[in-house]
Amino acid sequence: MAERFFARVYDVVRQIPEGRVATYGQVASMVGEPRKARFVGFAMHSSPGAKGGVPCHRVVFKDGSLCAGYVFGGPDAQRALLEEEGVTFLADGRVDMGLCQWEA
DNA sequence: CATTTGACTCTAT
DNA sequence: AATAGAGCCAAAT
Repeated sequence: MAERFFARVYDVVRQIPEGRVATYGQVASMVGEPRKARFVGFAMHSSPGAKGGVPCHRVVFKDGSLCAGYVFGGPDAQRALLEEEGVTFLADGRVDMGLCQWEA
């Protein structure tokens, strides 16, 4: 299981409740490796997708912005999906971190 | 087996 | 305050 780190990331992301988001760095910190924030997102790319139990759209940047250009359909789809779950968005098109950032 | 790359984050200018 | 650059560490080639 060379990819145990990825599996661990998936497990954490899977625990993110609806209407709540987490940053890559936070998820990385949860798995015990805050330096591998980049791989958290990289793991998302290799993830089975929201259907596989990994709502990668709930994982955002530390600023609350999304990874536009690499998501399934685009930032608009991700924004709409998060908004559908009850996530509050700022006028800048970013997630309201102070209100919807996931707390373990 | 060595090199490259990458959904990030922080620090410095 | 905003922009630019470097650092991190594992997976893919």
